[in-house]
Amino acid sequence: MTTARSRKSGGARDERAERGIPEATVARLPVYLRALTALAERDVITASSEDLASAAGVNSAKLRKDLSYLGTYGTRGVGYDVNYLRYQIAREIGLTQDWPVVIVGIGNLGHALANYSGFASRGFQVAALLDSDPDRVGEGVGGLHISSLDDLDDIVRTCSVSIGVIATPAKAAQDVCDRLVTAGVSSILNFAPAVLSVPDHVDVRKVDLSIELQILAYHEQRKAHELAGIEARAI
Amino acid sequence: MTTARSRKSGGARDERAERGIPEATVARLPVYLRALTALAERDVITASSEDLASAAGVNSAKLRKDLSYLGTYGTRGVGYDVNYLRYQIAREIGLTQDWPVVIVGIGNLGHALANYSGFASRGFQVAALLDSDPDRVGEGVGGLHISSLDDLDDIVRTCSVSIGVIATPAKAAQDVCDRLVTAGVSSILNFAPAVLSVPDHVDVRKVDLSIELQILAYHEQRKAHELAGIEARAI
DNA sequence: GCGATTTTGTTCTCCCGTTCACAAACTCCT
DNA sequence: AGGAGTTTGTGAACGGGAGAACAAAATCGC
Repeated sequence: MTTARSRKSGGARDERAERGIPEATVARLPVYLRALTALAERDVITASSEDLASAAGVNSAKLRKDLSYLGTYGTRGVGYDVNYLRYQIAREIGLTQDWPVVIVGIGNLGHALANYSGFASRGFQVAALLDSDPDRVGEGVGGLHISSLDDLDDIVRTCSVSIGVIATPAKAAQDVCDRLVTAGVSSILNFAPAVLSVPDHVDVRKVDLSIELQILAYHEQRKAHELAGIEARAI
Repeated sequence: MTTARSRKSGGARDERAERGIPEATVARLPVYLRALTALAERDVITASSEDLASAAGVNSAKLRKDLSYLGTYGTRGVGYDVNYLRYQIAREIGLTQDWPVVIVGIGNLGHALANYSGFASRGFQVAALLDSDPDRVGEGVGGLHISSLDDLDDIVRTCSVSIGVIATPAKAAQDVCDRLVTAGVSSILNFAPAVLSVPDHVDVRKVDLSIELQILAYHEQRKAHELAGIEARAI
């Protein structure tokens, strides 16, 4: 079997991908991408939806439906060409280009993020590290040196940064957020435990470590209660 | 107005909280809790659903519905007693007790997590730091010293740990996960970019930094395309 | 005490996402 | 070439969550 293949529709473009992949699907595409990369590294040429689904930890029907939003990239009776699909998903997500990001707040977490190799390997490059503490400016972290928050505008303009990462304490988060937005950043990944308010055109995603633990604690507590209930009933 | 108040139903217990708060609601309770804590620190006694909702960044109808799953803790015409509601939510999530957690994989991220003060302040205490690298065992990080992965079983048993955090490279994640499960951990927070397979009784939540960035990149790309489309049409 | 006002708790409707199930499409073997 | 066997793509049914809207309940002013 060849890796190259011709697109089904001879028309100008596939209408399916035009405007609007469901949010839930978008959130899973990176997972599929990772699964495909793992398969490619093991020199797997073709994979069925069942194979891919189990590698990605989802149901195969869901995977097929997700992929159908992008276009018809599979072959019935065969499956999906790993490298071809990988490219199509990467293109859809926008990983055929490199995205410069700035990280604001170089504390423990910012440090870890600056050194995280997973960013670079997936098309994100750290354009700058920023901190408001003047004593820290100039310090070297992971091959970069820390810049002053005052240089934000210059950096964003010069490097065409559109994505910012906030790793500051909660109290500083909204202020930093405002400055990022003013500088022209339109996507923000927020690690600070704070609710950010932004204009409509700005996207915010939040990652909150302690919230995740609290959700686990809730379920853990329920397991314990349930067990106690069963035991009580058994007596 | 007094802070203390009597429960509405004189019966044995409120049936509402019995079994089953929607997952989406559970995920928001920690956010409400944080908003309430912030209000309490400013000595606010009472807050309406509107106040709380805006502090938590959600719609007030949604907040009221969420809270109604826990019980009827508000007072019509008045609002919610901040401290009382705070306690009720904390109890519901299971934060009236302390949860010991173990962190496995003390690299950049594990380091940051070990030093993160947000855990301790929300009822989670780090019981142990574990790493498979023998050269690292004994090293001190954030007031604790790193233990060997081989001590996992002892630690989990001795400290009654039910929550584990995985901050290892992807390749080690499944193995570490299996060891955690075998040792008796039944909730896992996974920072490694890998799909974990676990028995039914174990809960897993994943936090994936690069996936979050990829989702932002997708939307960022769409914004750019949309803009280009509008410009093209305008010509 | 009573009407006006405020704010909760809940019902109803709508929408998004998941899953099932099957026809269409492709390969392989004889 | 044709039938058997696979696997995709998708229509349809289903379930859960979001938001609007309103009745019930509490406070406040007179």
